[in-house]
Amino acid sequence: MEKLKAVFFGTPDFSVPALEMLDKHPQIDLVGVVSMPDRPSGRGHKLRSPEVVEYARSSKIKIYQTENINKETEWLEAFKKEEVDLFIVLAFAQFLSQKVLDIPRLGCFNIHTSLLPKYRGAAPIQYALLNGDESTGVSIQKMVKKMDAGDIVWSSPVEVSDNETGGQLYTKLKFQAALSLNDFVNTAIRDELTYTVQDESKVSFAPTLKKEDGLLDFKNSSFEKLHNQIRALDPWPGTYCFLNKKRLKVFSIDKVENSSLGPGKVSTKGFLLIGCKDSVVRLSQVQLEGKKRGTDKDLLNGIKEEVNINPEIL
RNA sequence: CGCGGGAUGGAGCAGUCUGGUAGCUCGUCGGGCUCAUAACCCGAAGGUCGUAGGUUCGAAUCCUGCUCCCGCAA
Repeated sequence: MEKLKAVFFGTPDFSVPALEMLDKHPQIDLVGVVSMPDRPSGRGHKLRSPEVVEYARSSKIKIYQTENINKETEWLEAFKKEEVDLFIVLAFAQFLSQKVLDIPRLGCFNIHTSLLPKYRGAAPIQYALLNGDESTGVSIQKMVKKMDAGDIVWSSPVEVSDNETGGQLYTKLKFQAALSLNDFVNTAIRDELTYTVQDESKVSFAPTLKKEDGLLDFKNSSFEKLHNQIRALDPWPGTYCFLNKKRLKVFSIDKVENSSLGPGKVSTKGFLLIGCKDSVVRLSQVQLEGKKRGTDKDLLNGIKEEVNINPEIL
């Protein structure tokens, strides 16, 4: 059976299992990997390669790193000459121009971590959790110029549990993405792909999250909203409030039944309790800036002055 | 050389500026009170103050090197 020639586009660790699957697939001829350039990152700003590049390096796959693939005409010409069949795009973080989309024989396919047309955009995993969805999934779409709007060629649902965090769901979908890609590739090899047009009336969006999306507004939020916000944004971008002008990360909260603190009111007797819109929450797992993560009890043990939460909001 | 915080009994912290062998809030263990308790009272155990070296009569504290942890930013 003929092999399919593919180029993989991706950057972070999320893309690695899918890349590895392609790399090891007996009927895929992986021509190269396209990724973002090395960047100074982490504490100390040391130069780091994207995880995808690390993998490609250790597996001796040809690496292309660029800030903007649309401008790399030489590489694109080479792909065209090689008659590449597929571009596989997963968490690449760049838009592809129509010129690029037209290069591979079968087209460009993007793996997206939601059940399209729901949650088009950069943060589908977090949005599923923010909205308290009980399921989400992986979709593979044939890319068009409009973001995440192409025909769906593969989709696979994934269950979401009540207390699942963004990090946990991320990991789950990371591997589900690789499995889905495998199924998709096998279907493509048999030339049995089917294309389903997205229902535009059901489209929703999951725009990129910002740091500020992690600010907890206890006073005006319900317990459920806070809970979903905290688990969805864990570990990135993380949720926080301010304790005496210092940033306090919040990792988990519990609902407190036998308390009648008003919205925004704080109690520090044994536990760190804050009144929210419809109940009272205990900030059970927290981390003060510069300190280690711990329980609210640990935090309060070391604090002697009065505790104020979110002074600029209350 | 991106900016900054930190390392002190099991946990979270104070003490470091103004050197003189260590304190707070908890936890643990024992006892007491109580119908009972995460509450209260009494008592006890537990610390080479991250590491190496230096200054000093004397260093958790001052000086130098090193390791590790963390927040911001990216």
